[in-house]
Amino acid sequence: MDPRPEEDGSTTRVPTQTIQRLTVYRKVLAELHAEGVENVFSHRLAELAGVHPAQLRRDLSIFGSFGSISRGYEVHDLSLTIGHLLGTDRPQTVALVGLGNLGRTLLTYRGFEERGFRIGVVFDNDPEKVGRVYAGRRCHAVEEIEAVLPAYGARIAVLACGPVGVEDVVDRLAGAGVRSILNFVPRRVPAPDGVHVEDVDISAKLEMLSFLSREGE
Amino acid sequence: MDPRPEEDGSTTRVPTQTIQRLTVYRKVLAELHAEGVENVFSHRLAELAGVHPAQLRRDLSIFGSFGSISRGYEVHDLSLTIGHLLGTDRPQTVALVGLGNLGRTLLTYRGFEERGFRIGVVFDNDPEKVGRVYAGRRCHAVEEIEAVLPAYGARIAVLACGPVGVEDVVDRLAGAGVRSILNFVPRRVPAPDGVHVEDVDISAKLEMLSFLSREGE
DNA sequence: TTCCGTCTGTGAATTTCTTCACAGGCCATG
DNA sequence: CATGGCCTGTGAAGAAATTCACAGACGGAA
Repeated sequence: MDPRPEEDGSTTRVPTQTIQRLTVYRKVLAELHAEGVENVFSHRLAELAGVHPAQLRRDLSIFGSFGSISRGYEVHDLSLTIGHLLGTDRPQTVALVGLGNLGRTLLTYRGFEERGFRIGVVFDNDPEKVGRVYAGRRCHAVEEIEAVLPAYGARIAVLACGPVGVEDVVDRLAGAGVRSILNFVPRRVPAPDGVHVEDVDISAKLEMLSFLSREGE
Repeated sequence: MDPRPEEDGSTTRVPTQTIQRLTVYRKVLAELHAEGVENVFSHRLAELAGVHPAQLRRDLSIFGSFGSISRGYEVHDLSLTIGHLLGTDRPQTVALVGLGNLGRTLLTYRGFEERGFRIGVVFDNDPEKVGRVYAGRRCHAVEEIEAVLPAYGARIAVLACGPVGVEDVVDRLAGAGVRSILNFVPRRVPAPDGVHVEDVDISAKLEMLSFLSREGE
């Protein structure tokens, strides 16, 4: 399920951490491109991304050779290439479940569009909200997920609902073709087979910072 | 800077990943406690946390011995112990910079209080907002950070402002005693010495999920 | 052309993280 | 009391990630 097919038919498992770093490289490259920089060496790019140069080169080498010895990497090219690897080179539709404070904030967050994501359809289980229109999207009931979602072709969903009944929502999403879920619900959700759940637990991050801020005392 | 002093005078570096898992253990333990469970074995606790039992035992062993052979771990005790290790056993004041959509959402998010964090003071650089009161906190100007913040004793700050001038904000925070920063600004911020910056980049997470959702195709 | 400096991509070394597997301990049972 | 089963904490093994260090490649200078 996890191995990635290579052109030569072999398969290489790409570490999650590598993918995470790829997103950082792309972000840095976008900034460099905006500044008019055309070429960059691994040394400089790694510095900006906060990693070791060898790390950067190895991360890229998993996917191929993109650098030139004399000029380093072409900023714009590499940015596009990474976008292609990540699958963000063409806009993707994302489903949002939960229209509380957080959900509505995410709905109007412009950073998504910049990175190629578009919240195309929203769900909530509050009868008060179902049928109403939020930021141009009509809110559907959670029970409608299987019926409504496939038409949008969303493979990614964002979970910003309350903790009760999350399992049910996840199952419905999985049944409707969703392969990846970004989970803001502060609760461990068991992922169905073939579905990736990525947790964003802000309080947990704060707890970590709490620990780190006391080190050396 | 990073090593953690032990009681016997030696120092052990605690891996960031271990700390992250500690927060998960604590969350699971809190759920178990709420369900009335009093004791739990590493096997079960690890399963609920989604890690290997040996991993869990080793994570805890970094800090000491907390389990009993016959009864496993005392749910409530261990929860308190981890809270103590993380430094979340007593409420902590957190500073918030940026009162846009995201900032205001965070300000009213109740999940923080549950985990021992309280946003005690807020800043923004929009003159329109300075002086106004949001959720009971009067908004201060960014220039006032050094003057205002120390009175609150906040060692943790949340950054939810716009990308321009973040470096300045970070420097001011560091100068006012902040040791850890939770950064929602989608931009790499160089951390001053002794300050931990933890990035939360939601778009980057989506990019990762985009990659993962295409695996095996 | 030849030489020099410096870059990428990558085997090999190293460091770090994870899992195995078991000593030692405790309880329940007979 | 002895025995058996199962647990924790932890050395040691194993796996994985990171970094070193260099072969080979390229451009520029003379």
